[in-house]
Amino acid sequence: MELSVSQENYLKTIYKLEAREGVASNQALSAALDSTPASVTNMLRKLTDTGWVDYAAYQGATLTRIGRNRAVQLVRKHRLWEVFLVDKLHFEWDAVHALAEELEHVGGVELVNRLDTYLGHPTFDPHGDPIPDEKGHMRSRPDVIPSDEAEEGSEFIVCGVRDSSGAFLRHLNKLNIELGKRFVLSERLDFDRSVIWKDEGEGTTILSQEVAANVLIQLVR
Amino acid sequence: MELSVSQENYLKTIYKLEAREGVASNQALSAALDSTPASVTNMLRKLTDTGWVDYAAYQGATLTRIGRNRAVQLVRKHRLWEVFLVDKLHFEWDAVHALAEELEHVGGVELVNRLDTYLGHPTFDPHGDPIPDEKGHMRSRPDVIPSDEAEEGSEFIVCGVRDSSGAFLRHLNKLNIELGKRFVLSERLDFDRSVIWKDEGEGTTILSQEVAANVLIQLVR
DNA sequence: CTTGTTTTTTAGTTAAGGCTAAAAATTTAG
DNA sequence: CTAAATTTTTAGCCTTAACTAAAAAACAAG
Repeated sequence: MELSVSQENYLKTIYKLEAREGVASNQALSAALDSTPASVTNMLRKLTDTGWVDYAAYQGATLTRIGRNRAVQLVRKHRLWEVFLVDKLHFEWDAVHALAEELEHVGGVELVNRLDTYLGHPTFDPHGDPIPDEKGHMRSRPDVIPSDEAEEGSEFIVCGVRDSSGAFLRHLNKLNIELGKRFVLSERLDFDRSVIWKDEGEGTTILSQEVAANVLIQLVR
Repeated sequence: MELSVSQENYLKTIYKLEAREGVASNQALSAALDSTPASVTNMLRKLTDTGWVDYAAYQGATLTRIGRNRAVQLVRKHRLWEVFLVDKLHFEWDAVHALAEELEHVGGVELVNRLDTYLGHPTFDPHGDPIPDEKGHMRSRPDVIPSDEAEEGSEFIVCGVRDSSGAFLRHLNKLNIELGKRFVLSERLDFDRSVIWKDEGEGTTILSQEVAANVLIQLVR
């Protein structure tokens, strides 16, 4: 039951990679965790021996049932703390990831559940990611797409980001883009695939294709 | 600037021992930190080399200026988190120490200060201990004494404990003793130096000398 | 002041969790 | 189907912060 901070980070990373690629390769883990492939092999051994991970040499890793439970629990903690930091302590959304990364390793189920209650059982975090409930269920997001898939002329609400890095979020702050804001995709520029957004007033924003691909939206009408 | 959790715990412990005994002996540290004298010697070396502690073999340890600042900062964080856990998450006072012990190592000055503001700059934690302000100043407690020093017939308010262990606090819960409650010391029993308290109503509580010595009170009139 | 006790230090290990460099397995390309 | 490139594993080493056991220093008592 007792996992080190490092081990918990492995579980969380495997969880994310597994969701995206079906299995977490040594390579992908080593890139995501910023440590060497050799270290990853070692740790996967340990986590396999203790029943958190299924793993066979050269085959990549997946989580066991208990491993997945723990990973979801960590995601829940992380996102709840982010809500706390933004809603209660008034941190900016670009500042909370690193702190939540630390807070997610503190305490157990009791603390998370009380925090959840205190915050009013929020369902999305400040970056638009869904927060698992006590049982690990996530309310799935209704028809959310990356903004670069929208068609010219469509109207939408910004409801999430794919990249929660401070650098990216600060960039969005500069562009005055935030969760819940409404825009119209007025034009796609074929030259470099950048796009032009118009907001409620007469404001105009140009986004590179890369930025647009990392902003998640929900079409309106 | 970067200290491990373990190193921070050393600073905090040295701080407390230094306040009580003037200097932190190897022996006292090893008892308080529950590790061996040899480990303590090692760590004191390291902390001395990096400028957090003043220490010479066989002479005991004291904090440097920056060491003391950091220790006070840790005490501040610890006590503010305790307030948060009790006031906002409605934990019992006997449950918060262990969690605060973890939370105090998370984040930096920015987080603590925002937490402080959010909580309304509290000056005492749920055990009655004073909370240092941003500059490290503690509002000293007005004439607080251990309850075993009170005279027969005196009236007082419970305003702190010397022992914040879960076991002790749960014992006080059993006796229905909590912070802010008013009692009269109705009798001292010479036989075993236990005492009898009477509360507002007709409630009567018997406390052993040991328990009485660990409850801090403020005399009324 | 010398002997016995307590405290502290020295010396050598251990367990995590990293690392590098090199070997082996797998995958991709010709 | 073999050769080259990539991925993964093996082997050995490092650092942190513990530990034990034994030596040395400090203190206390007769």
